Amino acid sequence: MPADKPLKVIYNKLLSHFGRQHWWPARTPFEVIVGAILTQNTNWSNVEKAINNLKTAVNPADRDKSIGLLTPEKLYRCKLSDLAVLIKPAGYFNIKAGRLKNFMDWFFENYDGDLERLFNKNISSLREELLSVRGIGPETADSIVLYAAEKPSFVVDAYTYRIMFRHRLIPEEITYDELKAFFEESLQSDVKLFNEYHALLVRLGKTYCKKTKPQCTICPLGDLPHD
DNA sequence: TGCCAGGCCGGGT
DNA sequence: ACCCGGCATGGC
Repeated sequence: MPADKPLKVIYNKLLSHFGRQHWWPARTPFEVIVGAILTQNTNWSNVEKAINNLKTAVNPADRDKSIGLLTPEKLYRCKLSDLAVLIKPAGYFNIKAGRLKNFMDWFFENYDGDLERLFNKNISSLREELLSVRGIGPETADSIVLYAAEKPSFVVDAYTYRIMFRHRLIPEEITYDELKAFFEESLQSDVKLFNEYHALLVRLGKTYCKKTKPQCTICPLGDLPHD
């Protein structure tokens, strides 16, 4: 019997140490998309405040004055400047308001604001199309594909890179696509697995593998090589 | 208090 | 093809 691959071993350790993470922390696929853009280089607790603002806001441009902007139609009709104020707690609010608008414009122009239509594509063309939107890079695209469309695209982020590098499992100069391929070639292509694995890496990173704290003696992966 | 957080873009080499 | 500055708030 061949031993399990290192990435599978790590997954099992993380899962038994932390338990299931129940990602993505959102109620609807559309909310996942908005959150994915808002959380770029930003603490999730700040994103929650911004999401909450969007949930409880009323769009002045709407005639019905109903509560909440977290539907495609509502967000699409929201002015850029109103959006920027609402998402302020998430940081980079001018940039991110523009990115949300870019996505919404593209989404309505090409898919009439219909998520079913957008997600009714094969995984690679969905990813490519998302990447063509200004403000959606590889991590955001993969997050949308995995957590909103629920297709098996492994999400790489700063924690993934840092954890893998510190355990000497990857070279320092590896690219996003190479690291993504490393995971996808080592694991079964399974939405639930990719979902849980990325969430667990983020959990590990937040807990034990922050940028300034190179030494980690109590990491649950401690028996692996470690700098 | 300064540093960090679930990136990405655009301009300069 | 890289490299780097800019973008910004809230928490520890």
